[in-house]
Amino acid sequence: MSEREAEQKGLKTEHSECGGKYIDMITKIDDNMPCEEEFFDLSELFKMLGDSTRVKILYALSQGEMCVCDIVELLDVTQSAVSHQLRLLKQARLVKYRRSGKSAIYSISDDHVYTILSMGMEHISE
Amino acid sequence: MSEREAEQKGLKTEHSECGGKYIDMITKIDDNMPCEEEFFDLSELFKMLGDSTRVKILYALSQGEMCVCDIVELLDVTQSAVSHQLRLLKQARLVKYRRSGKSAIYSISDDHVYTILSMGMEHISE
DNA sequence: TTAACATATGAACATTTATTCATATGAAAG
DNA sequence: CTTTCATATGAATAAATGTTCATATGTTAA
Repeated sequence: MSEREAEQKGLKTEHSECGGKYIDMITKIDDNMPCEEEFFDLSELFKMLGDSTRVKILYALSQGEMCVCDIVELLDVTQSAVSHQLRLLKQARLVKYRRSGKSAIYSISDDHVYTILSMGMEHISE
Repeated sequence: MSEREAEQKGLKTEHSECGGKYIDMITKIDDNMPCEEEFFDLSELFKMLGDSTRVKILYALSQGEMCVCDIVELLDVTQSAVSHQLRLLKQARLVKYRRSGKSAIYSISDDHVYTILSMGMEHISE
């Protein structure tokens, strides 16, 4: 019986045979794999940094808190676009804000964000 | 002449007046802003980490080099999907590979990737 | 050289995403 | 209370993205 026939009958072994050398390692890694949710959260985090408008906003805020119109002026992006992106960043808890009179003052919500940004910048400058 | 009229005649000042307090800071930040290209590259980098399939692949590889079929087995993702994503990761120079017989062995291309991943995981576990 | 394995790739499709435009909300000043 | 400023938001649109399916390429063994 050929492989193809076996497959059609549902008898084919579940994975390839090439693993051999690594099979123990794979099993071990599998046991320690973070769960689906952790990977989801992790990718959501990076997704927030994966847009140049948002990364610019975060960079700007990493220099100090500022209001929306400052960001707009600094980045040459529409007020609406900035506001939409700030909402996403806020939802992701990467920035926080407070009101001050007519203005909304935004700031980075914790130091990790800055660290990750820096790592990224270090990486690309090579 | 009202603001609206001024705007219609193209005479409106270019930015809002709220800055006052921050205007010096903004000017200073503006002078030191990374250029457009840096932000682009930075966001491209994070974009690569901003997908759970890719993040899983990178996590797996951070444990050691492995071939495509190992990744497929470990992650429960289609071989095709893994291959497509590996191509993107390769293009972004986040992974490298070598051939060994029928297999293609992939590995993380440099330590920064692992560091950034770790920072991310640290951030989300709070 | 044929068959099987391991990986890669193109096209199609559905989904997500970012921006724009128009407008709404909210706060302060006149 | 009406106007102006600062910000937020909904709907629409266009673009980017990830997966699937089918198939191609390349490698080894029979």
